[in-house]
Order: sequence, then structure tokens, then C-alpha cells
Amino acid sequence: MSREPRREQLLNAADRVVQREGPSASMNAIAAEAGITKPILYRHFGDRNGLIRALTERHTGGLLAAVRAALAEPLERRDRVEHVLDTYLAGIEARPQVYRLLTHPEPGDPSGAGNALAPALRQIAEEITRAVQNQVDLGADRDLLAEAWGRGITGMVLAAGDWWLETRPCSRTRMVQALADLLWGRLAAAADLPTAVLPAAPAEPAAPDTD
Amino acid sequence: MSREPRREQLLNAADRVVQREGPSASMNAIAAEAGITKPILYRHFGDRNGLIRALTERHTGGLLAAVRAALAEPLERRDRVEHVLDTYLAGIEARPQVYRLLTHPEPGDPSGAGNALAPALRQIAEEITRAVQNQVDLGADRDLLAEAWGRGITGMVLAAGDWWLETRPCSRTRMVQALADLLWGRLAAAADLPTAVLPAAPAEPAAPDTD
DNA sequence: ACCGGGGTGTTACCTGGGGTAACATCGTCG
DNA sequence: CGACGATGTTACCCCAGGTAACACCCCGGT
Repeated sequence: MSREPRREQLLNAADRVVQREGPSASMNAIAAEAGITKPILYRHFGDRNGLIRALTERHTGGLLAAVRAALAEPLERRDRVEHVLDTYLAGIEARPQVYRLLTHPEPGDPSGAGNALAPALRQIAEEITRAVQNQVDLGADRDLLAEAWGRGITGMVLAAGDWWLETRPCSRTRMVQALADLLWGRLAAAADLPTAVLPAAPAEPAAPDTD
Repeated sequence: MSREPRREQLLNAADRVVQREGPSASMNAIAAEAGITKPILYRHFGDRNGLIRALTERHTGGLLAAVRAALAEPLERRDRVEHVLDTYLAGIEARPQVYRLLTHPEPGDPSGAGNALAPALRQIAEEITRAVQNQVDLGADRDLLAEAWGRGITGMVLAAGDWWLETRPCSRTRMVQALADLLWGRLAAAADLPTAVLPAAPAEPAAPDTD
């Protein structure tokens, strides 16, 4: 038979293991879960990265499509942005395993710049960039701003969403509001607090652990 | 003699190797560079993570201190934010090796949520949170907003800075402007572009709000 | 009926990295 | 001197990624 069906079965097994043990699951474990041995996995996926990549693509497709759709909703801009934020947070909330794969940069990557965002997130960043380019009038700077903002917003949501998932400090809608407010310049618009400036020395205000 | 001097020498060697081979350099390689063998490294640093952590702390101290200082500059808020952004970008620009360590989440981490930001970046996020809490009047939501924004801004700068370092699409000051503009709500304030709806949409809404 | 190819699967092995045990040495301080 | 705390070593363990060589099974072509 064509290799595709088997591949799917193997991915199912890999999926189970990864959801149980995290993205660092060993090839042996995955093979065992599939009831077979390693060489078969390597025949199908080349190497570990290939397997993880296939798994990631399979999982992130839904989230990416959802974000893309949210970016195209015919809403007021603020509502659309909130919708996108909510879509992303809902996605990572519903399936944390997906989230783990999503943010897993490059399994055993060589290093260097360019991998602060995992591939799946890079795709989301590109969607945002495209949406900004298509929807917002930014004058001559549009390309630069759209790209920088696409990456920046993606990173912002990644880091904030990660923190939210971990500590659950508030409801999802409230988190969406907080992030949308940030994007809407609330940081810039808010008033100064009166004093609260550093005393005089470069000393510590409260608890600056010097790691 | 106290262990400290030797430790420093070992860190120097590790530093050389990491800068040459990236953060995935092996303990053997580091030991060889130091002219010794593995067990000594383990005596000093416990395990690989300990070594990398020590290396990271050594390198990121400067950047963290610089960012902290920038956050406390007595400037208009916009200028202060630009100053912080510029400080960060200048830091990663000047020493990309530092940057690599900075963003290296947890060497061989177990996975899960909470490590989207590497430890060093988490410290930066905390600094931002503190600064926002101390300097900006955000009403009742201050704690939530400050924390969410601290993480969010850090992630934004991480992702955008990563892209900037990699592709160098513009000068540093221009990049700073782009990010500050984003934080200042320029995305929200800009006008809509006229049409630019998705071409592949199944059906076009008769009177889409604002697309 | 035979054979070959593409699929399935296996056992056994290599490489190399993290990490440890056991042992040997040197210098200093009581 | 002896003990301690540092230096260092060789040799080993465990396990993960990855590969070689071999075996089976089915199906379609000649």
C-alpha cells in the first residue's frame, strides 16, 4: 500500500507519546508506542526533526487557519485584533500539547539568530504582516512596519500567552483586553505616577536579586 | 586557592568554545579547550545546565543592568521607551553570542509552558513590569497589566530584534522607532486601506464594515 | 511458476554526549 | 607529619540518535 496510511498511523503513535511525555520523547519510545522499532520511523521521516516537523505541521494547521480567518474577519479593527488574540489564546488553551510543539524552536537546532520564533509562529507572523499590509494605511513605511510589527506582535503574544497559560492570572477575555490595550497605546496614554523615581543611587528599590 | 579563579578560567574557555560552536558545544569540547577533562567541569558547575547558566549570567549581567538603567532614565516616557529599546538592540547587536545565550531557553529543557522566555529575558520582563508599576498610572488593573505587558513587551522585542539582527532591514534607530510606534498605538490610529479583501473568500459581504 | 520491487518488519551495531566512580597528585595549614 | 581541599586523570555507564544488514510478504509482470 501507499506509504501515506502507515505514516499517519505512526504519527498517531508519536502524537500519543509526545502528549504524554512532551516533545523530548525518544524515538525508541515512539517506536514502542507504535509497536515497531526505530528504523521504520527513520524510513518514514528521515530523522527526528522530520518526525517532529510532521507532527507540528499536522497540529498547527488548525491554529494557523483559525488565526488567518480571524485576521480576515469583517470587524472594526479593535474587534478584529481582539478576535485574533482570543483565537490564539483559545487555541493554546485548548491543546497545550500543540502549544508545546508550537513554541519548540528547532529540535536540537544549531543556534544563531533567526529562531527566536518557531516555524509555526513564523507563519503566524507572516499572516499578521500580510494582514497589516493589506488592511492598514501606514504610508511609505508600510513594508518595514508591517514586517517588524508582525514579528513583534507574534513574539508579544507568544511570551504573554506563555505566561498566561502558566500562571492563569485572569480570564482569557481579560487577557485579550490587556494585550489589545497595549497595542492600542494605553501604555503611552496613561498618566505618570507622581514620585516613585529611584532615590539617588543605582541601588536597589525593593528586591533586585543580583543573579 | 579559592575555587573562584579556576572557575573563571573555565568559564573563559567555555566562552571561547560557545562563541565558536554555538550553545550546543559539548562538554568534551569545552574541557578540551580548557586543557582539562570533563569531571573537572562537573565539579565546578554540577551539570551542563549549570555551566551554561553561569556563562549566561556572566554575559547578560551587563545587558540587564543597561536595560534597568535605561528604564530609570529621567526622560519623557516616549524617549525613555526608545532608550530602552535602543539599549536592548544595541546590546544584541554588539555581541550576538550573548544574544544566542540570551534566547537559548533552557538547555535540554523538559518542555511545557513557562519557558518561552529564557531566564535572562524573564529578568528583563520583570524589570519592565516593575518599571511600569512604578511609573505609570494604570488604575485598578495595574498589577495585571504591568505583568502581562512586561512579558508581552519582552517577547515583542525578542522576536522583532531577532528578525532585525538576522535580516538587518533598517538602521537601529529606525527599528526603535518602528517598535515604539507599535507600542504607541500607531497600529490602532492608522487609517484603513480601502479594499484589499481576500480574493479567495467564498462570498463577499455586501457592506463590510471597514476592510 | 518465477522473479523483482516496494512495502513491512527485525536484530545488532556504531557514534557521541551527559554524567560518575575511583584513583592519583600537589600545596598548604594545623 | 597528616589531613584537607583543591587539582587532575582514566575508565566506565547509560541512553539517544542513527544506520547496516538481513528477512518477510504481497503483488504485478514475463
